[in-house]
Amino acid sequence: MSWKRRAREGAYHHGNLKEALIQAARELIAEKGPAGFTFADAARSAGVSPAAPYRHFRDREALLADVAREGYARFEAMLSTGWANGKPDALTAFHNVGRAYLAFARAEPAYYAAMFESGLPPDANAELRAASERAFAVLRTAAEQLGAQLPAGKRPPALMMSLHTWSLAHGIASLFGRGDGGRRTLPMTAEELLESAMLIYLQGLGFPQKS
Amino acid sequence: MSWKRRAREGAYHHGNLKEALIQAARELIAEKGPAGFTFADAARSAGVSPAAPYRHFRDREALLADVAREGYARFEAMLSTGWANGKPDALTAFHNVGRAYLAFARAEPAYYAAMFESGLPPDANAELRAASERAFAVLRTAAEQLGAQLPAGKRPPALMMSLHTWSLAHGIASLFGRGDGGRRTLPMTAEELLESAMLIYLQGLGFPQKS
DNA sequence: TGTACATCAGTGAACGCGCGTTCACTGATGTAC
DNA sequence: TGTACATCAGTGAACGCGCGTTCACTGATGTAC
Repeated sequence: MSWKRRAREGAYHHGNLKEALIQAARELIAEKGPAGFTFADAARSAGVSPAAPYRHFRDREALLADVAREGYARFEAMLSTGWANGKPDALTAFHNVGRAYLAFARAEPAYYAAMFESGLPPDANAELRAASERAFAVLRTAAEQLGAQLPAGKRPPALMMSLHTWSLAHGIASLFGRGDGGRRTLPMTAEELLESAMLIYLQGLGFPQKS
Repeated sequence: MSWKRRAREGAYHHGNLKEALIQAARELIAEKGPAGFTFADAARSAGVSPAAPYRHFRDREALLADVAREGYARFEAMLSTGWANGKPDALTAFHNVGRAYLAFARAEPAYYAAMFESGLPPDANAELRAASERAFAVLRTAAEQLGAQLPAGKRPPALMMSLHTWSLAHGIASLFGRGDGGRRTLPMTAEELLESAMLIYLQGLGFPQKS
């Protein structure tokens, strides 16, 4: 029994248990929400004894923090791809960042929940905070470069502009755009809602509307 | 012992245990988050045996749903007060609705969490959904009356405008404006952030800026 | 290249704990007459 | 007004369960010589 399982699964030493536990936690969060997974659950999913996770994580919260940290890294990558260095033009790219934001929340509800809705303190550890700030920096850079297109006197503070955009996208994602079906319904898509809000907001800042 | 305690607390029959359990749950949520309270906890806080809550709630989720329902009712009242029937003028009153939104999230983080961050399905029961819709209706009415001040051709759909505002306020509240200290810090207040975003948004819609 | 040893990663059994839930019960309240 | 009875709301003991955590252990891997 036991040796057979081990032979099948490869080894007494798992090899990459830490990452396997993070992925197990992510899947459990996707199924049952961030409150609905336990340390023992994650061990079970990874096919390992309930004591094994203690070799890699101090406790449940430390594991959750690593899930969130990985989520921020992927989030950053997704926003960066959306921004695409401001191509083809800053205005289009800025809208693409918004779309990427919603796409992430929809495609990765478990990461999103770990990042924003798990009750985890945002500065649970330095790495988590840093990962979160790197993701936000993408949005901020985008706002900076888009803002630079306005004449100097009418240029909004990039920090403010990026916080507005982040809040709006987060609000829409968490109210209407979740991928796990647990949210309110709408007479339009979350993407349309964000797009229209951003158009109005950018017009308010003085950007000319696309034809 | 036992008779003494009963004498002190008044009676074998609690009188209003249902409401007492809802308040106990609210306090526990405030302390430990929506995931961190149990059915047994609530009973203990209310000074009653662990079996007692079953007389009033099917399970933990039913209790949570009632907390959220009561939260929506208070939320509605707070938004209504902010709107104040559009006094002194629709634009000012609309901004006041935004302020009321943030004030609620700050003053009642436990209700807010039960309503929006507890993982409770928004249509867990008909009463919950109705309470939520009544609260949203305040925002929608406000958007309608404010929109009516624009010339007919430039009038935005009130539903869209209220969804934009709701999303923005919710995003700011849940990222920066929570009363329980578990949120990100900012170089400005949540209120200033919302105010500035709304000003830009409304300008984008064609409203004249206040002097 | 081989051997001895240290270190590392996971085991499995055990524990105490609190939770959710059920149950027959009992004290308090309301009502019919 | 008083009495009998039905109903209601809460009791308290009990249960099975799974969780978090500890512990001495053991199998696998890496390294010094």
